[in-house]
Amino acid sequence: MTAKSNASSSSSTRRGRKNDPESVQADILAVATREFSEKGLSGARIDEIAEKTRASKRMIYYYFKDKETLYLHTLEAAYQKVRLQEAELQLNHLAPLEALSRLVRFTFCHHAKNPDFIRLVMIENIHHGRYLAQSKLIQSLNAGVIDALTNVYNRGVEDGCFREGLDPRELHWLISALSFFNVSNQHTFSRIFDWKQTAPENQRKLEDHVTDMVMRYVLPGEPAIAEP
Amino acid sequence: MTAKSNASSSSSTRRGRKNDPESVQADILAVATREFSEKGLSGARIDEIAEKTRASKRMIYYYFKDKETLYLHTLEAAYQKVRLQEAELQLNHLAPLEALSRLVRFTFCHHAKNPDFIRLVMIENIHHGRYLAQSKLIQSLNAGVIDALTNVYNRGVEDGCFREGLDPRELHWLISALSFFNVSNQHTFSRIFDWKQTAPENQRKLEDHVTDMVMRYVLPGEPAIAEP
DNA sequence: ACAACAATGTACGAAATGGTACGTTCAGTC
DNA sequence: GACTGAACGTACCATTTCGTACATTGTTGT
Repeated sequence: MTAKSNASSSSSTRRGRKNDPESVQADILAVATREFSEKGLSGARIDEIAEKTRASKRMIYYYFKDKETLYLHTLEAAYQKVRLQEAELQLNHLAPLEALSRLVRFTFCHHAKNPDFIRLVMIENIHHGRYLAQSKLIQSLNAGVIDALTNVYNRGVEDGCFREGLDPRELHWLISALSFFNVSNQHTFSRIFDWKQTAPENQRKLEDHVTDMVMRYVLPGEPAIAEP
Repeated sequence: MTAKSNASSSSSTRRGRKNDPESVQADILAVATREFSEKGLSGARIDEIAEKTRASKRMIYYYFKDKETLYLHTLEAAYQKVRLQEAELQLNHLAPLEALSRLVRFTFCHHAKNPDFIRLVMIENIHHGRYLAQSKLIQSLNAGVIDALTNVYNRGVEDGCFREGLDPRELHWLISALSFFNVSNQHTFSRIFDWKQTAPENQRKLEDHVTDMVMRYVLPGEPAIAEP
């Protein structure tokens, strides 16, 4: 928002210069991401962010108006990074079964490797998604995810390897839920049930189970609902 | 911890009295629950809790030593309330299939009806489960949950209606994940995918899908994992 | 009735914290 | 080389916020 950047000179040209606004902004954003994801919007301290930055507190307010605006920028940057990685997945040339299982495994692993992102989303939910709602950027970034999944699912239904009648959005919901919870609740779950959930072997097991669960869900077969 | 209660007189006896420590404590705890679950540990303000209470700020520090201690007490109270409700579920006299689906539906609905609890657990996870780890009470409360599920699962395996080789803890993990995510991420998910997730009809659908998904997972049949 | 202790109200202190005023340096332009 | 606006540093202000000191009232045992 307030971030003004002279597009005339790239960061590589900046070598040897004293002023390097772009890298200062990037630095602030990186530190802010760690701080906000670790302590939340109200828990993070601008002074502490400033200390851990090459820049000074003055610069934070110079480039990012507010504490809240800074937080919004970190949220946007985090989503952007995720969607960039997702875009690298080429599912179209894979058979539906394999494409889906690959998508599930990718999502599971990606979330596991990016706890900062997960925590920011948790924090944003604590704030009722108030800041996300202000961001046109994030809204636009996420359309593609459902499209890709819809494509895979429709191909699978045509092939007869997936059952009909599922909503791709709900399918995405299921995949997200399992992958997200694995990171978001690891602390309470591990402690309560005395289970080293983050141990590599258990993570592998969970990844298999989650993939298995999603596959079992989309495979053809009778529903097994026992009415309440 | 600092909560001193004269067990000599019950709250019903307190009618007409000016001093009513037990109800004051309960009131503080109720307000604190709302505040902490809404704004988190660092976001909640002791002054604001005090204002919304019948009591004064002085009383908060009198009965609950700290802000952190107060938070821990609300967390404990929240878990206690949940486990009490869970204990009312009598699954032993039901057939395994029905018992499991009932447990899933109960968990899903319970979480949906108690967002305060979910948010407190989210917040606690943001704090790496640091406070939960201090509480002997919460640790002891949660043993029973797995026991009940283990019982149902083992009966199902004997009957042949469940497949073998599943870990009840992991099964509980799956049920929790889906039910928890439904509440914890409703804001970001709804906004990003423009989907009224909390609408009653969609909640009914999700409840069915979640139940269906769990049942499909435990039902006998070949695994469907496509190796990565 | 009267200690003794529990329960509560009021006002205040000290530190933390978000944000800004003001001044200085850097870098491109004429 | 002077000028201009962007980039940056330092010191500071105003408020918020946790926590406490001190005084007061209620309650119970003897």
